[in-house]
Amino acid sequence: MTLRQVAAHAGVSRQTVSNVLNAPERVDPATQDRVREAIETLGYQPNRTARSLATRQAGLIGYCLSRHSGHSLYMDAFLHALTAAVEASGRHLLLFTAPDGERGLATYADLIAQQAVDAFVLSDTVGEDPRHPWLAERGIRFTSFGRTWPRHGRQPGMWVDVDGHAACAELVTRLHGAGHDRIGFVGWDSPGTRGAGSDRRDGWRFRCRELGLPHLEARADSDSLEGAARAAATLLDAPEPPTAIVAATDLLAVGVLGEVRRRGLSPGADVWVTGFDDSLLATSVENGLTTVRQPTAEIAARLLGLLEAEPDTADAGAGVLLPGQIVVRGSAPLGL
Amino acid sequence: MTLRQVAAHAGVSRQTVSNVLNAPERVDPATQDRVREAIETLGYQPNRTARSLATRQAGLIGYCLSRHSGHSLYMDAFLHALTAAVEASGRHLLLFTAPDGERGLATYADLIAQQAVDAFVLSDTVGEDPRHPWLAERGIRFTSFGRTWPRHGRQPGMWVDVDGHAACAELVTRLHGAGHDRIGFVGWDSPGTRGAGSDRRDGWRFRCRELGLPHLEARADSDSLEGAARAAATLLDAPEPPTAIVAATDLLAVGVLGEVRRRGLSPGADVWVTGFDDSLLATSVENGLTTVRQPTAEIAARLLGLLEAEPDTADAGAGVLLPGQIVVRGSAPLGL
DNA sequence: CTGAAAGCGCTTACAG
DNA sequence: CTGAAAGCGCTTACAG
Repeated sequence: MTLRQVAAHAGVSRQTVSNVLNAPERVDPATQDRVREAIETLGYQPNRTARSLATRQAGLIGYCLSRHSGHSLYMDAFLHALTAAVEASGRHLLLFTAPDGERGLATYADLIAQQAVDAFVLSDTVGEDPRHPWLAERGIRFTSFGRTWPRHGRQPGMWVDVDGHAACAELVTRLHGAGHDRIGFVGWDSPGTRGAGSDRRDGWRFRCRELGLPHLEARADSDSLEGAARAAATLLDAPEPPTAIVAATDLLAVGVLGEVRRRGLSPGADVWVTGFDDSLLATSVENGLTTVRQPTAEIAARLLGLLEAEPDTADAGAGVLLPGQIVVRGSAPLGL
Repeated sequence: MTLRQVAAHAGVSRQTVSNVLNAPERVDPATQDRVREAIETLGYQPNRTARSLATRQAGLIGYCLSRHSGHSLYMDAFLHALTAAVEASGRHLLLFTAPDGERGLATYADLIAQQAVDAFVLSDTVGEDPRHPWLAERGIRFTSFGRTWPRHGRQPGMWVDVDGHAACAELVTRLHGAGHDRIGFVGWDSPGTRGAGSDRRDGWRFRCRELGLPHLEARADSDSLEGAARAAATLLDAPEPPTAIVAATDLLAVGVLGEVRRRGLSPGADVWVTGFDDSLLATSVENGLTTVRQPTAEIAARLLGLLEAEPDTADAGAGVLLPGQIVVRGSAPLGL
């Protein structure tokens, strides 16, 4: 089924059919109807490849599946939202894998050289992410879910991120408002690392300081239930243990909950616990986990919106910081 | 950078360059060297779109991201392996979303009509999956990760699956060998449903019967930690409670572990617990979770291998059943 | 408003 | 072994 057959069926030329599809305003309404009917009855759909070759647009956005993305229960939900958002823009997502760091850059380069994709959406950003400056220097279009934290200068390219700092600070405010004076934190970042984890931690730290609350922090040695349980144990063994614990991820929070229960304490009563991500774990624990929901659909939509933005705007390195939404469940029954 | 420029640089015609790339045996070695050098120095990569148009192959495999895939912690790992396997075959994965059931078929149809993909890899199969017969009838190439369980006849198309029945039966054998006489099961399937869940359950049931062990089963009302904990509680409250519990997924197993600990019992000592999937949760709990690892890389490779198979072979509706591998950790310290 | 022409960058028989 | 020709199925200026 090609343009040619539709044209024959409707008794017009091929480019008139093409015009009906791509520039209907310049064809007579009556002709349009005739052509549309032919398209309808023949079930015609333009060949994507041919269109791509003519327009010099692949109609594909590249997305690299990180080896670590399985570590975050959240990335699955993000990928689904991103796929839907890309479809809404009439394109599709092309998945690929690449080695971490500098070595992975070659894969991005190949995809562009082959003109297999029009742009990239980046995720799983790290503190000094080599991809952002590299892509920006070459004028390759991309947007980034997540900031990088370069030591010098400003992050190149456009990004969308969730304000973990603000969300965790807000969590502290509300826990304090509910009567908690000792609010602990369980994170997983190694000291000195910059990234989403330390951003969340800093938000907690900042507000605790403002409110004059003590510094009760323990690091999980890994992003695991067990590591979180041990960190929680450290906190709870202190002479003045926290009555609430803010965890940097849902997984850590579930680990904390386990330790709380093991001690015969009641989550949401004796010790309040919060997570981050609103992943499937959050509704999976008894009475539910109070957590921070990322506005996934909006993140995806914004990422694509920025992709359409003028390149010179992109040069400015602008970003969008979206608020996370606190979802209250049994593990920390915060009021309004 | 096009073929034409490479040809000019090497002092040959365009099709000679093309031949060096696609049929090197028919070009003189000396010419080959000259052309390759030009390709090298110019950093030439063939335009994928143009090649696709000429060969009538999109070079893309379609994969539908199920709305439910987030429910399985495993699908993330699978998607990564599939992406890598597709790349190894010189193609890429194109992601899309579609409504469940019959309605989603239109999306598959559109992708084919537009010739945006060459074939599909299906996953998240359900008992009576409408996609398999529908695609097979239309002669559209696909392979399926996971069986369907049609009431009548045989599943159309080729599939790869992991033998959950055998793995769970083996689990029972080894638990029994370790001295357990009362082995429970916690699943999440609603009664009567056919699928991976019931396959695993049937394996457990089958071997328990063979060994003359009692039927100790409880269903989680959802695939959640909480549901699993309640199911485990039912089992453990019985007058003759199980000393080992086989769970249908890692998530359920973690829920069971939680309930075991809550009662002051020691997992891997008082009550042995096993999961399924070897997801990140399995290494995330204290002492680790004994579970069944799916041979993810091999599943992906087989799926692609079958895609290359002759269509008439595919008509036969053949499948590949791969064994799961029991990974022993602290929650059920099975010997060899 | 409509159609003839050129072109997107490749590949594939087919002469020479 | 190498090159001239046709074609993949569209879109995009550009005449008429």
